[in-house]
Amino acid sequence: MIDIKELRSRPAELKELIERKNVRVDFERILGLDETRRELIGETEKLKAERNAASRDIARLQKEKQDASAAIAATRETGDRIKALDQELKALEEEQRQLLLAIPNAPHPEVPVGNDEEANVFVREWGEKAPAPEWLKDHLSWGEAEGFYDFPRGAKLSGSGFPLYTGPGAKLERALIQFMLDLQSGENGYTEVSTPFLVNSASMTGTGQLPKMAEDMYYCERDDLWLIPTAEVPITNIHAGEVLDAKKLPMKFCGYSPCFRREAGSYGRDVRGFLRTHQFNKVELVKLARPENSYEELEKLLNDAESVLQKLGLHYRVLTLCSGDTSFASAKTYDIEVWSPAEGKYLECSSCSNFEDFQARRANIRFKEGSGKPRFVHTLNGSGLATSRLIVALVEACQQEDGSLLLPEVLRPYLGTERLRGPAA
RNA sequence: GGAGGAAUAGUCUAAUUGGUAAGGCAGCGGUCUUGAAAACCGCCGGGUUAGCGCCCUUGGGGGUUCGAGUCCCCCUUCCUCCGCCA
Repeated sequence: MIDIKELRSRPAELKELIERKNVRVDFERILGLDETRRELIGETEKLKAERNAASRDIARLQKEKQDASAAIAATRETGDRIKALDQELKALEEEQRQLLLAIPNAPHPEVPVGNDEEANVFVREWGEKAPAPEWLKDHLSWGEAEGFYDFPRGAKLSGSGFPLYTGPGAKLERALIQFMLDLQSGENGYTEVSTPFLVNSASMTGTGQLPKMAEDMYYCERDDLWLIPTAEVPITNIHAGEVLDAKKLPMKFCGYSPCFRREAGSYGRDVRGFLRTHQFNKVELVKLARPENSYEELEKLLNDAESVLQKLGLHYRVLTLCSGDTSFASAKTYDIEVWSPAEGKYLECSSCSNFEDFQARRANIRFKEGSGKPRFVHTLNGSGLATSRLIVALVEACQQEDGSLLLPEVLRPYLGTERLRGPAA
């Protein structure tokens, strides 16, 4: 959520920044409401001061056994006026809050300006593209032939976009999740958490999925709960409403969760295999950081996400997203894209973002240092990583001519073998 | 699902038949000191204001009242017990 005070003090500057995200924002209504709001506050507070003083007088009169009925009658009227004004004020504040909740975060001033992914900026790459010999099969035809996954039966259970992993495929995915959790909670120093996968509306609003993304999420009406589209939501909200000790910052969490996305409106795009699904598995990284060094923490978070691909020996590149491609709540985002030899292109497998205080203000996550007033933390997160697109790259890069997978060293302890074959072989 | 109890600021803990939130601890700044401790002073939820100040804040929302932490209703969470259950 944008700070109303900031909005009041430099509206033109903020409008220009936010509109770099390729959206139009209108601050006039909100600033008008704010002015009325502050006028109303002045009025009601004056009346309340009157009422408080009158009440004290009444108490004093009654203590002295004097008649206070005239004062009581007069104050009753003041009370009625306060009630009416308070109701007006409350409605106005709610309207202002709804408008504020719908405004995206401003991108960092140094984020490259652009409309779409064409304007994203190359940062660096690691490793080399795996070869794509004639016999190489893409992840879909190879995996279904080898019995690693079964999309038709997944569709039978739930519908298209719900993958079913089978046999060695299920084991491979489990191994990847465990390897990533061990890496992040081990040498990378994150505290591992296992969270609820259904959350309430307050949590969804805290991280910015609500109100704007309601159509993209699964909702259980009966219990008023949402299926999480990413573990970012429960993990970031762990300390919602709290005031944290500055000494504990940065706090670093990692956690696995399935992710549920309706992907409304994206039918027909990247629908093959694992490229875009309604359910996928992901290990997420979240940090709560001090505002002063949140951008240093973003670089470290990015390195931690990259370390997964490095240890797996998979070629990837890092991009800075341009303003138009940066998501609603983010101020700056890096994407990590892993190379798919059979597709012959890069696949997004991680987004690492700094949300600055945008989520912290919504979720009310603050920290206090010394005698200072509580301030909002900066929140960051990144995938570390999503398994679906990782598996695409992995099975293509590690595929041998005989159809087996020659596993990266780091995965062998988890699978108890260096070579994985499907039951079909 | 049923019965009972509880929720006060970072934390702990008070507040008369309803009278306008008192303290302790932790933390931070200052005085003093070679340095530290102790002691003493100040700060330590939010809104509004240039500031003084004023207003709000006792889990959330309503109600009664001149006035609600306190009385009434609804909700949430936690604890105890009963029932059901992997």
